[in-house]
Amino acid sequence: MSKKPSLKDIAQRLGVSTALVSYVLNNKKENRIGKEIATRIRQVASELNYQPNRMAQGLKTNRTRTLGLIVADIANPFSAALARAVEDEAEQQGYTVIFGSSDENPAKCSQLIDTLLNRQVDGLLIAPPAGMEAKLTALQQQRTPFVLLDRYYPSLHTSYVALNNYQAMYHAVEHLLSSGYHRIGLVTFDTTLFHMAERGRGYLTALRDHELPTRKSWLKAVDPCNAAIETAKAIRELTTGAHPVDAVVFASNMLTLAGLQQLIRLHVRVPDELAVVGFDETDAYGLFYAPPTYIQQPVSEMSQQATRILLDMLDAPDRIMQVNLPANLIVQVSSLPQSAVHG
Amino acid sequence: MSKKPSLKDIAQRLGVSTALVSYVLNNKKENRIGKEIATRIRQVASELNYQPNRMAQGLKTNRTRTLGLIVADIANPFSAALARAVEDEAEQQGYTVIFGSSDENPAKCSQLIDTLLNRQVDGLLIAPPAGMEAKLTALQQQRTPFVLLDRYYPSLHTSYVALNNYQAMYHAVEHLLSSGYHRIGLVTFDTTLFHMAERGRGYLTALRDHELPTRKSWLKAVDPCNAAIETAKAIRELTTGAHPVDAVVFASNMLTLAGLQQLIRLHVRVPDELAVVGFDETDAYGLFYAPPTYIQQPVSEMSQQATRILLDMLDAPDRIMQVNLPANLIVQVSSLPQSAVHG
DNA sequence: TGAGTTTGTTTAAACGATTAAACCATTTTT
DNA sequence: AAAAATGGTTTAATCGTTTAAACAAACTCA
Repeated sequence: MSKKPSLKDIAQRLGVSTALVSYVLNNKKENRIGKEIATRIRQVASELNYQPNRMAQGLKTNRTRTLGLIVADIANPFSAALARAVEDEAEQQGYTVIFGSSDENPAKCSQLIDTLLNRQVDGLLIAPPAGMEAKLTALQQQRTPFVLLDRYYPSLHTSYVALNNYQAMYHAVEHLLSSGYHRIGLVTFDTTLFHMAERGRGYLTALRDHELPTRKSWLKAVDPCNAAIETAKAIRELTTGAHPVDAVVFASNMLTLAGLQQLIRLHVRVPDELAVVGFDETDAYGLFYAPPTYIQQPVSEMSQQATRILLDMLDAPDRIMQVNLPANLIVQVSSLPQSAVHG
Repeated sequence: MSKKPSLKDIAQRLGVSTALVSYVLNNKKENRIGKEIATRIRQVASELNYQPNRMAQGLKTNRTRTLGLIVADIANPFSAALARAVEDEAEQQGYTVIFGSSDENPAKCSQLIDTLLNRQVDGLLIAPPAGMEAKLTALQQQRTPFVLLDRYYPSLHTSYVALNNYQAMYHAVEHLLSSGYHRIGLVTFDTTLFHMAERGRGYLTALRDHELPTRKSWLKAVDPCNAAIETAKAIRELTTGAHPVDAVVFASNMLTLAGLQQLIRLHVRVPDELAVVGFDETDAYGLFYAPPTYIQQPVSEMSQQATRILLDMLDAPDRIMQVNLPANLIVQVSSLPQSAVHG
């Protein structure tokens, strides 16, 4: 009916000043405030179901207890999982989250950052698209606390929490090698983003370390805007032609999904004709006839750590922290040892 | 480096009052303001990259241009898709979204509502869990604009946008019947939520309208907290025993996923031994060997309409609107006519 | 010419909180 | 008995914005 009660309402009802009410409800100057009036104030506050206006609070204190989160696309299960974990950790610390999807578009991302900052978020968690270096540097100069999540720029000295992508991919390739597959393809995105480059580097280095040839035609970088179609094409090329592969690794969940679908369409038997390693965890994998081996990111831990680091940075924006977490390789039947398959 | 520029900074630089700056930047009193000073103000504003402090604005105007969104779990692809569509529509209208996951827990949901309101959101979009009637009624009494999304309470006269769940399910069952399946099971959630009840009603009514018997043992209501395990059990029971079914419909995406996985585990051939109709759209379906027929919700349209209605309600909180959207049945091979399968 | 209108700008209060400083009684210390 | 410390509360400024009202100067018109 009536509007929300304010400090003033409580104060008036008791004939005291708003200052006193504020002190009581914030437990400040505890030792100096009358015990009796304090309990009466608290009582009226709960009677009226008083809830402080965070905007007003934020205006005065410059702390809104709100975090901004920018992911590539909240509808992508990986992004959604990140968001969920951020939400939980933030809530536990009394923070709320505002989010936005960048659609891998640096202009949209910059604009999103500004929007969130106008809303006076205390800090930002960002999974940045390519080409955000300048904006992030600017942020850093104005001492806005932020932590990069999942992706980061090696050229920038910023806080981040990400996977050790190089090691994750290296490990996956080694697993395939030790399972007897030697002609290994990689389907990745055509992007300058460092985390993808690292996955590529892990792939190439693993092959070289085992003194195996690396073929250009085995490394497919597909256009992120056209992932489904180009992945399908990549799979066709990898499995046919003069030098077909006997195994393929995918560098993201979208690519894995698109790739597996194409394998179904082409009736390529996994792992008999082609071994497969996917990226990220999704419910979808459970519906594939040969449950795929995949590189599992510690999503919750990533978000949790990033959120914690951000909260630390609110008090010390210059304390930058960089974390690379190890991946987990979940081995299933899509990469059974060749001996087992053909033996 | 320095803090963000305020109206005051612009005013000082030009030796005018903040009021004048405010009028210019908000295009108020246009006819009365000097053309020259106006352009100088605008120039300085863009030089300093002035961005209004939305908190302060909100404090004064009681409009933060921020919406609150509560879904069951942002990590669920259906919720994520809703969120994404809300985000896009809100952004287009100059609004930002704060979100939270209720985990189907009414206490958490109520608490979330309060948190969002303290953040002075202008209105709420809520996909409510069971047992929120009282809280929603209270919201309505304090004239807080909100729109229910995906779910609603028939007993409450509130705005909502949801699927026509009854019709969606009725249609799906009719499709199975016309494909020659007559012993149809339903796997749904054990909940009092109206939208689920409607799906159940659609199932039963369709069978009755075709003068087919309805067996209690063919209607499995699984515990949402234990969906994977209970769904597996339900499938086992439906496919074996004295009266096995020849088709099964799932009432949600989670149930469909769990159900299909179990069918793989049990080596039940779809559609040869069992026809299947799923609920909602997910990438996962593409990995199932027999792409499932499914009930497709118009997710984007739902979110879009709900957001628009909410924005309308900001100006007229009493204008309540109720929308039931039709579902789409996407027919694929999991429900091929029996004649085709066995013929 | 002087009253009334128009034009351009400022004043000042308000939104809902926080918080240093001031204030006035008591009580304690010297 | 005067000075100092303590206890309990209020005053008032402030955060960044909005906006009704006041104001001053210039213009209009009989």
